[in-house]
Amino acid sequence: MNKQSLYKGCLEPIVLQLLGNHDRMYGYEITVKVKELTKGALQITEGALYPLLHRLEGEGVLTAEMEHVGNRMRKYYRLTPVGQATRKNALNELNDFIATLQLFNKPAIS
Amino acid sequence: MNKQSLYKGCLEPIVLQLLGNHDRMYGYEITVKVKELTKGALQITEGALYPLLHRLEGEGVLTAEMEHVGNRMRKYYRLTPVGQATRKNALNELNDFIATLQLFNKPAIS
DNA sequence: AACATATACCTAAGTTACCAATGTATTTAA
DNA sequence: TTAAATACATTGGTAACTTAGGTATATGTT
Repeated sequence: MNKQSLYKGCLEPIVLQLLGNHDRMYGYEITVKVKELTKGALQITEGALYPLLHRLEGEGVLTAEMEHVGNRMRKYYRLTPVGQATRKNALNELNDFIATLQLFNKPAIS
Repeated sequence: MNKQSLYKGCLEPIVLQLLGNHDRMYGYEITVKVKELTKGALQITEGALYPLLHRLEGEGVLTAEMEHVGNRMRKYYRLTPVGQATRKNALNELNDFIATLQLFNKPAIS
């Protein structure tokens, strides 16, 4: 597993990107998808994810729909129109961020 | 300027990389170099940098040498042998991190 | 039948790595 | 002469996490 401290601040753009590519997803699904996609390199905790989803919903970036599967509840989230724009912006920032980090990616002299 | 929250946790590997490529540097020089290298995209604050340098020195990753330039003091830092290894490791983590982030770099369906 | 694991939601308390603000002092440019 | 740049440093606050815990259903596993 990668050093987790590097991912601080990246959770929001990652979630937005997933929802930009998946129409709708529920919390637990997101944690599983991220773990699967990154082959375990990134494991997002529920203690980080759920408060984030609630905040984004409160900000009008996401909407939520409850659904029952058997006796168990799922809360599906999807991007609002505002969220679509937020996602695009976040993606640009993420790409700039990656490009900036690449500037320091040198083998070193010695 | 990029969204700063993304860079949380990246300061240490960035500083280690700079010192891996520059033999020795002093604090203020690092702030200027980062700003210059990233064309202003990343501006590290002194409130973040100096405590980090002190910690890395305390951990044996860096050594410091004081020097006078006129009446003004400079504190030069360089990597110790331990620091060289720490840098290499941090670079690997940074590359893994970037590769993982790239997994989410998609244009989105809509 | 009992138990662990997976699925599915959630919150509260603590940690960490930063930012913003401030302080001191010298040097240089307007 | 006064602002900006150079150069060090610390303190207080905060955002985004982690760790730990709680509730409940569903599905293997012995």
